[in-house]
Amino acid sequence: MKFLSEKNPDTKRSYEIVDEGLSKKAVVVIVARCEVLYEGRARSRLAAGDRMLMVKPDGSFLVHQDRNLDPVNWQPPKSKCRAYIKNGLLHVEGVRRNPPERLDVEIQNTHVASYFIGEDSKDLEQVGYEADMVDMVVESPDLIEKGFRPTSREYATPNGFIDILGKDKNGTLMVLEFKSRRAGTNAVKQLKRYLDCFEDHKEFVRGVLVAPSLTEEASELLNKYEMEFKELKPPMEFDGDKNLTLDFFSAT
Amino acid sequence: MKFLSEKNPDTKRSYEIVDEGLSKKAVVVIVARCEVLYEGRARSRLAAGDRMLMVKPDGSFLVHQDRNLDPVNWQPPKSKCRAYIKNGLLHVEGVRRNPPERLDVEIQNTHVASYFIGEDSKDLEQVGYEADMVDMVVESPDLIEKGFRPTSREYATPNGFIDILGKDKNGTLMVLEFKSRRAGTNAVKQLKRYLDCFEDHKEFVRGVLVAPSLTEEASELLNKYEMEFKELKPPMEFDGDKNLTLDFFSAT
DNA sequence: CACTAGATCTCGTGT
DNA sequence: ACACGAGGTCTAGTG
Repeated sequence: MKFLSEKNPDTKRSYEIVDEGLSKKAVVVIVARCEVLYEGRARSRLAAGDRMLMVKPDGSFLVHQDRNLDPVNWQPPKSKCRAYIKNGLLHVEGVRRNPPERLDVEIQNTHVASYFIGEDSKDLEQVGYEADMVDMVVESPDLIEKGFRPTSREYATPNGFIDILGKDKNGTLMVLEFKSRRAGTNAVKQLKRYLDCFEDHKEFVRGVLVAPSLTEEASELLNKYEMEFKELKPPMEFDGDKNLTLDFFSAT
Repeated sequence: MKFLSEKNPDTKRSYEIVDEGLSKKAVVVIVARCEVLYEGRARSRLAAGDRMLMVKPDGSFLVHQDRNLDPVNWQPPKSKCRAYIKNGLLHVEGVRRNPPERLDVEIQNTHVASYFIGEDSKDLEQVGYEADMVDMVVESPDLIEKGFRPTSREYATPNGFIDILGKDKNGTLMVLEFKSRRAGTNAVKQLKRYLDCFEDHKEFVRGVLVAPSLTEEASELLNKYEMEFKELKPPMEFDGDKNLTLDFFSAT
């Protein structure tokens, strides 16, 4: 991996490093005392303090404080980022046309300026999503109940897409709404709105909320609407690998 | 500001720097070739590549690739983070009890290891929110229309809270739903559900969607429901500062 | 390009 | 601690 990192560069040197990193499509990392202005979808200003700045080759621009997971200010991928000097101070800015917005960082003192050109072709593999749950039920409908048979997935209604539409062993229509996390009242209302689309239907339609758990409020609302809850956790197995879980929490 | 930054430290030295940074409640920044495992709310693995790691004193732990705004893996604030050596390789892990989850990074090669102890007491000031719009209308109801008078804010209904409930100059009830960004069909449906709460009401109730703009679909749905749209942008003025906008997009 | 729906959403607020 | 709603949400997928 190629990289360059300097401590306490002066304004001119700091500019050179950042400018070079940007032009080389490197990941630029700066730790500096700075002020930040944002204007676009909203508007914000942040008085001086020490922060970590990062510009990625795809145009992502992040400003991190020493707290919180999220950046305090940022600019999304495809922003045009550049460095410039104004009134003797280094600025880094990121601009976007659609929507029009601009992030400007005025650097008063650079502690470290660096850039990195690395190799990273790998993408994240992950499981435990709502989509994984739906896949699982399509493959093993009995997880819902014996005799359940899915008829369609992503069934379109005026109120949105139904995750799974199917019939129980008696032929009664079933609407399944999946949540991969604890379900709240919104999930129940969403399911209710799907059922409303079958109002003109003569026969009774079963509404089933499928989730690992649900809030007390959601449970009450579910009862009120005469709908059902089916406890089901999203699958956590990678394809062709079932033994990672075993010792993962016992490292060292 | 106090900081320490070393290039190409070996495993032992890298461990010392990270461990020292963590114990001093510093912001730890590492650029390294690494593999990443996550298990908890979901599960993921990421094969080897060059990434930027950051651990903040509040327990936030981020792993950034060279693309996308979001970290590819992370652990939220209040995680317990530590460094350890296993099979001759440095690991950095973050664990949480509730919900139970763990992020583990196996570092194969450290390019830069550093930590920073800075000053940053300032919080972000920002404007342009939905709440700012509502404030503005409560103070200047005529922005909606001449004669409009708000009666309650955050009025509770079975279908959620109405942003502003009021009456027009003829005494007709008005339900106002605010969006600070372009409004879609969901906003219209939400407003419709509020109006449904007044079904038993004998008199007509006006539903008004207040937003800077709306999508074509939202406009059609609004007409169908016989509701109205009022164009209004969220206020973008900081308290006691009205001149920032003027030259903000003309730097250099 | 616009719109939809999910997310290890995060983060603040209220209970 | 939990539930809920907003966000400059971001991000992937679809039309």
